[in-house]
Parts: sequence; structure tokens; C-alpha cells
Amino acid sequence: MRLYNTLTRRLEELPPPPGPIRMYVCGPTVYARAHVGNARPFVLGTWLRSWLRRRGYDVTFVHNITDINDKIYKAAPGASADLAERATQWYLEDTDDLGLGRPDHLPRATETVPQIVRFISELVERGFAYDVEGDVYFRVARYPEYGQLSGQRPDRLLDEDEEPNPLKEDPRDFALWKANKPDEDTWWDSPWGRGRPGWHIECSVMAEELLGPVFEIHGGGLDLVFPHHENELAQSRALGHDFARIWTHNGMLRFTGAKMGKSEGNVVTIRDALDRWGREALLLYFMTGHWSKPIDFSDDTMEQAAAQLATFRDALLLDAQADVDESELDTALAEDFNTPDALAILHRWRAAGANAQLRRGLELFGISAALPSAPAGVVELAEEREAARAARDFERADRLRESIGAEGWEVRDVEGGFQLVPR
RNA sequence: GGCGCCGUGGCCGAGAGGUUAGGCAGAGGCCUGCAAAGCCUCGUACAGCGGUUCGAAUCCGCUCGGCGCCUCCA
Repeated sequence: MRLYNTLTRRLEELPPPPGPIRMYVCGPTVYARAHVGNARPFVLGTWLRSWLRRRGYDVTFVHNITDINDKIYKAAPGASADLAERATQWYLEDTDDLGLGRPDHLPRATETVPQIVRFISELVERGFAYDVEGDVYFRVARYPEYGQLSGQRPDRLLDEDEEPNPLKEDPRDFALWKANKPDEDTWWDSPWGRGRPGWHIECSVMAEELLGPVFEIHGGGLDLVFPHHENELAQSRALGHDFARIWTHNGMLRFTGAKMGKSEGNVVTIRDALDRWGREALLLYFMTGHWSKPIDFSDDTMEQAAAQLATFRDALLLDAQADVDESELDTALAEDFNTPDALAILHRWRAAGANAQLRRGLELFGISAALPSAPAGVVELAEEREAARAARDFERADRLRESIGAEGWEVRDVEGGFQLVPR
């Protein structure tokens, strides 16, 4: 199994089964309903887990909930904890409805504060951090490797336009701990006074708490490479921890086509996508693009995914029992988890009539392609149509087919009866 | 300006020096009372310009175009 590693900029071999494979995928900051783009790393993480397990790996999948953040304070003045809790529940509901199961651990920043404080204290003791007026900052100058993940050169990271924070020794330094401000309604006690963790530290700590100081995979959106992941790496390596070996960064979703969303964010929530297209079409959509590349989310691309799903469903209605070499799929996935290639293979199996393997292959990605059964009223119409056909009253039969169509179903005449398919 | 990614047939999208990717949409046909599904047939594409090579969509250079990040966005 090889995966593209942002840190080394090449494909990297995973240890052989059973591993272990310890995987941390950055989860959401909970301040609003998550959008489809947020689903991509989650989907990828659960897919990877199930496939690796099938290959005999011992996998632990950690996915965090960042429930302490500036954005939350800003979005819900005076009620940030409440919003964070609500948005956490939304996220769990939305990702549950993707039907891929839950990560093995869903740590929350608010439940990790003592460990975070300990971690920061150690950084301070070792000179990698300093406190000023209740804030604690990471001393970038003390960590010469800074920039290795994102390819940024430390000396080029100075932004002249930015008003420098006078508390920082160096404008590149970033906050590990922030003193409580009057409009922030949650806080924790610490050696530096009342405050709360900065943005990046919670991930270093939660990952190491659950996976240890060295683990195999760290994932997340490409937009997190800098500064978020760069900073995580710096904090942990500063303490001598290897931290993540392979960094996987998934490409962004591009929202094109019809404008959705409000003022500027033309985004679609996971919920909306689920309601409109169904979870299986959505999952199939995610398969159509390689995880490391951007994909367009549009009516057009979703319709194409839905059409592919229908094709698979139709094929599985047939009683086909051909046999194919199932390892072909594993070969595709073993090479950087190439789902578009995997999808092409599944289509070949479909065309070959290898339904058992096709079903197993789809299930790996959480797609059961099972047909819902038609409501009784629709079944009745179909039975009436059968009777009309038997009586060779085709005009009536065609009218009944139209009525069935109006209910959102399609009748097909098959050997010895009919079949009802939603459309 | 800095770091990086990408441009493949109407659309989506693998591949990566010489061999059919696959799908969606479309056309014709078989089947069907008519359909649907299924099956058969049909597309010789790799942004442009140079170069390397016996041979390039695949390597090199330049140009054009799109995108991400550059302190809180998955």
C-alpha cells in the first residue's frame, strides 16, 4: 500500500499488515452545519479504515472535534459552549447518515484541556515557548525545521502588510494559549492564568493522547497544510516526538454551477446534499475523483454520480453470477487509494456480470445499492397494470404506467411479472 | 511576490515514452404490445509552441489558462 505524503512529496509505502495503522484525520471546528467539503476527509478516513482492515491491518482512526475556537466565540457571543455542543451533534448526525460508521475516537478539545496545558508547559520549560501577559506563543526561531511540511521558507513567512502582534517576539510565532478576553464566555485555568488553547495545539495533543507520539497517517484538507499542520508538526517535533509519518491532504471541493449558499459562501451542507441526492450517490460522487485532487461539486457532477448508482442498481437486479479476479480492486486501491480506477473496475465487473464481487466492492465504500421497496399503493397500480396487460388492454396498461411514474416509480416488465424501480 | 497543484474526446475521469481505461450524455440496432432494463455497434482525445527520442498525452523548456495556501477555511 502506497500513499502520497505531503511531507516527502512522494508516494510512501505503508508497513505490512497487521501494521498497526494509527490514523488521525482533522475534524471540523464546530460553529455551523458542516458542508460537503467537510465530508471529504471523513469519508476518506472511514473508507481507508475499512479497506485496510479488510487487508488485515489493525487500524485506529481518530477524528477530532475542535470545539474551542475564535470562530465559535464570534458566531455565538455569550453562548459559545451551547453552539459548539449543538454543532457537534449536527456533525455527528450528518456523518452518521453517510452510513460509514463512526471513527474509533472522537476526542474534543474541551475534554483535553489539562493535557494541552501539560503539553504547553513542557514546551515552555524547554524554551520552545514563552508566555506574555497570559498568552503563550511558540518560538518559531527555536525550531529550524519550521516550514518543512508546507515548503514555506521560514525567512519568507513575514507578511509586511500584517500589523504585527506586539506581544510576539517574532511575527511568525503562533499562539499556544490565549488569555481570556471579556467577550469569551468559556475559559480554563492554567499556569498563565485564565484562558483557552490556541488553534493548533489541540490536535497535537489529542493525536498523541490517543495514538502516541508517533503514528502512521495524519489527514485533512489541503488548506490545513499551512499553518495548521505545519504548526502541529513543529509543536510535537520540538518535544522530540516523531509525530505523523505520512501526511495526506485531500483536494478541495469546488462549488460551481448554480449559485447556492448566501452572501459569499456558495456552499452546500452535508445535510442538503444527503436530502437531495441520497447518501449513496454522494459517496459514489466522492469516488469519481482522486482524493488528492480538487473536485467540482455541481448538479452536473452529482447527476452523473446518481446515474452511475442507478446503473449499478440495475445490474444488481439481474441474476448474474460470473466470476472475476477480485484482487484487481485491491491493486488499484493499494496504489495511492485510486478510487476513480476502482470505480472503473467495478463497472467492468458489472458489465461482466460478477454481481457478488460487485456487491462486495460497493459495500467497501458504503454503497449497498439496495433497492427500496415500493409503497403498497404503487404495487397495487402495478398489479392492475399486469391484469390490463394480460387482458391485452394496452391503453389502460400505459395509463397505469404513467400513474406509477407520477408516484416516482418505474415499472419494468420482467420474466414472470414486474419490477418497480424508483427514479 | 513566495510555496505548490492542475489543464485528457460534449461532460466526469484513470493512465504516464510504443498496447482498448472506465463512466455519464448522445446516435443506430436487437429485444419489447409499447417501454424500461439488458445486449451489440459508433468517438482515435490528451491547452499551445518549441525541443529530446526511432517513437511523447506521458520527458525538458517556454507561453496561455484554472486552482490552493501564504496565521486561524476540511
